[in-house]
Amino acid sequence: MSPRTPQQFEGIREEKKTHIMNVALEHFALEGYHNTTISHIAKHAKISKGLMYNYFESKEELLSEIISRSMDEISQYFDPDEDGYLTEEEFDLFIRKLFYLLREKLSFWRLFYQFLMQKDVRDKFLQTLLEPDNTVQAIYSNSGSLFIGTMNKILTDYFIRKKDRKPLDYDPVLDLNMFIYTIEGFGMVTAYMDEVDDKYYNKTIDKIIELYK
Amino acid sequence: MSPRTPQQFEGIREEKKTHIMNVALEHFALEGYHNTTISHIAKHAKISKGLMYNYFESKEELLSEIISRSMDEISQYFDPDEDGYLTEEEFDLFIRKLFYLLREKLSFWRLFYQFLMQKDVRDKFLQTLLEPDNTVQAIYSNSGSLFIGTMNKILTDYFIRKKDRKPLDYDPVLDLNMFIYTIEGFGMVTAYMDEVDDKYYNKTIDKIIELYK
Amino acid sequence: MSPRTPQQFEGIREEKKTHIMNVALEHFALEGYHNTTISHIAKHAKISKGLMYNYFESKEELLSEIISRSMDEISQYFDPDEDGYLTEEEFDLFIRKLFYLLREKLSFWRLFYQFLMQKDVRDKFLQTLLEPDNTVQAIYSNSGSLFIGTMNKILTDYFIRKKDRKPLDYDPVLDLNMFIYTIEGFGMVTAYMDEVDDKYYNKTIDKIIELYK
Amino acid sequence: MSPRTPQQFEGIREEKKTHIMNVALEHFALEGYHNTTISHIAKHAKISKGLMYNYFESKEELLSEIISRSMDEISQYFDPDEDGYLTEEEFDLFIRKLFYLLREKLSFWRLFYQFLMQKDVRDKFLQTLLEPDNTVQAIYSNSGSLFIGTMNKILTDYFIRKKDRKPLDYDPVLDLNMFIYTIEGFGMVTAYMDEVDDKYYNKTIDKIIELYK
DNA sequence: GATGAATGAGTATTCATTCAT
DNA sequence: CATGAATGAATACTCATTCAT
Repeated sequence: MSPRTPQQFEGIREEKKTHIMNVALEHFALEGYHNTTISHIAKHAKISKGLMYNYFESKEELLSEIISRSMDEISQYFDPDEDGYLTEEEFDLFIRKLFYLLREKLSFWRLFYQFLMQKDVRDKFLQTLLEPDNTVQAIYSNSGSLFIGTMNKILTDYFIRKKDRKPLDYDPVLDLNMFIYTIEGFGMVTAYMDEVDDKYYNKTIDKIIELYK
Repeated sequence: MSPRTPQQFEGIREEKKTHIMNVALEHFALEGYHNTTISHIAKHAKISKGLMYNYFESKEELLSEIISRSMDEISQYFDPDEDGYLTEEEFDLFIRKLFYLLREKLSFWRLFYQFLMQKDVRDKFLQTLLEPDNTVQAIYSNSGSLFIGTMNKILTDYFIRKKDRKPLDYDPVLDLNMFIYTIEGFGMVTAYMDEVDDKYYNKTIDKIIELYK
Repeated sequence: MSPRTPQQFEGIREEKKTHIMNVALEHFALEGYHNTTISHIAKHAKISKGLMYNYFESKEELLSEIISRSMDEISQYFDPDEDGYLTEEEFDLFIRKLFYLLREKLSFWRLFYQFLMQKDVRDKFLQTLLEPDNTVQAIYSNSGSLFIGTMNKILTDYFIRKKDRKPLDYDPVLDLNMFIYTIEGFGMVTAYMDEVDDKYYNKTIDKIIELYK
Repeated sequence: MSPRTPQQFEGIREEKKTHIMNVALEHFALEGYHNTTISHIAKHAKISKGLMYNYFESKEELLSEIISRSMDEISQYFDPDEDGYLTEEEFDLFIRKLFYLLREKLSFWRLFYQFLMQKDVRDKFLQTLLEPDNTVQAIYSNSGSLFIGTMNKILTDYFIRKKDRKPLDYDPVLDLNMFIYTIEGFGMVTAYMDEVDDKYYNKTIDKIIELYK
């Protein structure tokens, strides 16, 4: 029985961390951050309370890591070599990716919406996201919406460029806002539905694209 | 000075209850239900902790009463003699009333959105709303959206009737959903904005009416 | 049964605080600050753990209050109208008072010596003592000795003035230091003795006075 | 390269133990016994937590060994062939050795003073010192002072013999006590000074010798 | 009605120690 | 011999709720 190599330790650590984070996310999402106790998470992750603190410095840090890891995953999903210019086809794809991710990472979005509505968690979140060494360039807009990286700017540019295809009285800011309201509302409602009807889900996506392309 | 009648006592009591509820709502909305302690509310309402329990059986009941009272106020604001038939002008008015109320009762909406995102409070809420003796006829839809009284049906009817004015392929359910997503998103974003630009607020309302009338 | 007056409440509070502080001091002194748990103190004070936090914000604050209250008592014991000039008779009295207090407030001195030897508590202590609004003007010398108020200066002056009564090669700083070492050593040893022999205690005091008058 | 002999293994083991003990002592002295965690020591000694328990059965045992080893070193420093008779020159040397050791083994003295003031550690200490198989013959006097081996008796004898050179009313017990108080106070103050002024340090030693020779 | 003292169950966190490899 | 993952008992602190006056 030779001792474990550093690589093995690293493997165990990473695996267990991920496991804990998954369990924690599930519970945070369903029962709320405050209602989910460390004991509860530990029990469901089938580890001891103490071990939680081997992996995460605090409950807050656990939250932070869940969020930043999720954000990283999401941002990687979108083209990282983005040239900042969104064509109509890319806009179409962007929306589809967005709502694919919504269902793929449902728990995260639930947590995300939860945090958007609760000042205290929101502040922690913000702090994490705005840390300079965070690879996820995040802008947390005044309206409470979060745009990852240059997403905000790219979309704004897209809507401004739409002006060329639209009548003179077209207001790109209004249109952008309407777009944001729609996807936020759709996202929120979907995130909290117990079951999603595939047909209507896709139909809605098509409709949003049709309306805001 | 004649001694106070029982009615006067009842009046004083009601006034105090209202005062406490207003203070509590303000804090629940800003700091979150869990972060707001009974002591904190008592202090800000300038009464003792113990007295809180003279007026409300528990923290939960305080929340319940805040919610049901707010719901009552809101439902009263909409035509109680509603015949169940929404004309285009009435739809227009409905939207305007809705978003007037959003700003008028901002704290309530913040609390409402908060609760929508958190299962535990959500359950309490639901319970309150579904109590049979509750004057507020509330339906809490599977999608996580709340429709007061017959609002749900009235709107559904309205969108179905729109079909007459629309092309054959018009899908009233999709349109209703899109409408709901938009107002939920707009409501949510607005509720959490620090400052609202009047001009754009009204422009958005006009746009929503234009889109979904 | 009329409700308690604010004065009554204040009375209860003050009495209980004092009671708790006395119990806590006793245990801190005997078992050490770290080894004495809040539960332990609560149990011996015959109150609930929670109530501790009605009176003291934290364990640290409890320590702080014990120390500052004790320091206040001690400083009051020494002439507050001190003119800063110590005659030989006053020096005599000063020493006697000091060692009277040592036995009178034995637990405090034990705690005090304990803190002097432990960096972490020492830092808390320092912080408390150096707060500007603290009525006890305390100087915490580099040597780890604490002199209350102007005590330090007064003693220094006294020893410098002694030069007049002494040979040319008299070194007042050396003498002052020797004096301090002696009283610190005597204090420490006495503080930790289980029983003190009155005769020798007084004989030692006389000797110290004789040596350093 | 021939395989290592058992003696070599033992040598390596001893070396590592010493290393750990040195690191631990440093941290115990500075941060206090309770505040210094096993993890902390392990990290600074650049070994794993688990390995600590290969060398020392427990944290307490680590402390015990540190203390007894230090005591051994100190007792070895003083003449082991002591005939129990202290001449004036030897007394002079004894004092000088003592205060040389104070600075040489500063960390130990800090720990020592710490322990003297804290009942729980003190008890462990006592236990260690009084274990019958302990080579260090230690007497832990009621007054809280520790005298190693026959030191106590030798000094007592020395002071009693001083009576011959002193007036009739000379009280050797009082003198011995004063001597102890002075060296304890001097030791304590010095142990906790951030920087020691060599000139005054030596001057103080000379003075103590002059006073108590 | 009114007060704030009092309670106790609950919560995050720490840390010496053990264990599998 | 060596590692760090794993455990669990302990600890400071919080807060809704009750109670004596």
